[in-house]
Amino acid sequence: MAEQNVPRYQTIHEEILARLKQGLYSVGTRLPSEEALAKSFGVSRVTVRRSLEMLVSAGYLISRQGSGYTVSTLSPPSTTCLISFTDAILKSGRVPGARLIGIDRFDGDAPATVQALFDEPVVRIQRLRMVDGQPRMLVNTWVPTRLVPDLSDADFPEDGPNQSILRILVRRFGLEWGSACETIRPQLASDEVARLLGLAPNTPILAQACSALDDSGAPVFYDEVYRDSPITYELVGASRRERSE
Amino acid sequence: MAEQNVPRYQTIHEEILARLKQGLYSVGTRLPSEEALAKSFGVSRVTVRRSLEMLVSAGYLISRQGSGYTVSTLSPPSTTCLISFTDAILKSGRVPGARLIGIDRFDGDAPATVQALFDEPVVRIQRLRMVDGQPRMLVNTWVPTRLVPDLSDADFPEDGPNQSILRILVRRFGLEWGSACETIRPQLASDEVARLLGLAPNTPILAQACSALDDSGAPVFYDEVYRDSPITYELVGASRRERSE
DNA sequence: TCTACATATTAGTAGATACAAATTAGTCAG
DNA sequence: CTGACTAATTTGTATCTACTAATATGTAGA
Repeated sequence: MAEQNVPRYQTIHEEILARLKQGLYSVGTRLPSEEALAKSFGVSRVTVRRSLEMLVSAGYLISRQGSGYTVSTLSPPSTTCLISFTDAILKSGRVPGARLIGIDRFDGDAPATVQALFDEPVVRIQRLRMVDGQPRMLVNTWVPTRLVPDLSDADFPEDGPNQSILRILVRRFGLEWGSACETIRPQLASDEVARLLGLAPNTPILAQACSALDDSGAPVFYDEVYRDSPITYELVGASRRERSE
Repeated sequence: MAEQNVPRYQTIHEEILARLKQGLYSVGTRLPSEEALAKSFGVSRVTVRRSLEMLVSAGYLISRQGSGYTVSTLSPPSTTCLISFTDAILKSGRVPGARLIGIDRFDGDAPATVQALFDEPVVRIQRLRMVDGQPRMLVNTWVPTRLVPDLSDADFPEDGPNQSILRILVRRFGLEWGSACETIRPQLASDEVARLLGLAPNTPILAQACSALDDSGAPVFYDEVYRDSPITYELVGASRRERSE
């Protein structure tokens, strides 16, 4: 059976996005008109329009009245701060890597902040993210053992497109989170962090902490990142936010 | 004349938002149904629905099929990082303040990074942002002199709701920006910054730099923030982004 | 009183339609 | 060939309609 009740605007949205990523409509060119797309998909203009609006608000397309939809970019700026390290590095044309340092299980003996958040057995995945072979940041990810029953070293490839731990947790274990809270603190590199990142002791670094919760408010994962390099965000101003405030 | 061509869904959106802020519909309660709202506004259900969708995607409302729209919060998490310091502090129930240190004009003799960005005479507004009377961060804002012809000390109140420099620049001088790029770096407090913020020399701090551009790509302002305190973001995950990817 | 069922309410999806507004393309005069 | 006007194209706004799906409510039976 597996009857899926996915709305049509959703499938059409995904189809157009897939075409964009495939390069069927290249950057700067115009898409077929709403009318033509609606006809080709066999739906009304309203429905295809909804799909296009999603792509506009996601930043892929730009619509101009009387003119049409033009492809803006294939990698729109992320509006969240949970942007994937892998994506960001790939986008900048460099080679991302990940060295797994270790997977450790804790049962009540995790650091206080982590223990207070989860209050159940947790796994710590400790990885060193690399750029062009150089260590760039230390990432500690904490997840309840319950959610990742048979986690192993094999789940964390050292290279390739599937290094993102968020992607791994989502795809492999079906983890889902509804909201998250991220903080960025300044601090001095500890001896261990300095050694792993190849820095002088007491170098000022950024410590990012991110705790993600599911829709019921239960914690799903906790992420610590220690890095020497700056964090960069691209933001969009009034033009893009027009419809949301 | 001043004939305004504002779409109805926009005015209705604003009206409902105003009602929310006024407390007409309080948090946790249900709004009138789409049908009822449509009737009261004298528009179709589709139109009022569009307004409600905007409020849902902005985080004010939560919709449940068969149930209705409930008021989620009056201060939804910002999706951009350009959140106003004033707003954030007010939201946490503390009292924000701002001490103007000085307004200085530069004509070709600004620091290299600033000069490279603007390549024209600029003004530096140097302010100390306070929380409950304690200095919390040092903010240097650089704007082309051309855009703020008659800037003076009087434009920067020490307290009250209009401290936000972004708001001042927008309201008073009509500044607009289309996109921005923000970076966060770790560094050690210089003697001057340490003195102004009341920190020990060489304390690790965060240095935020934000450059904002208008739609044509010309720089509008450049902002430097030095702070000891962490930066916090609230993020929303898949549930909210459902319609944008 | 409590449960199970039927009914009403309410949002979600989708279509057809009409007109407005902006842009583009085409045409014609000079 | 150029410029001005016209027509066609294309998106933006808005209405009415119909049906589906989830939720809430009310009612009858145990």
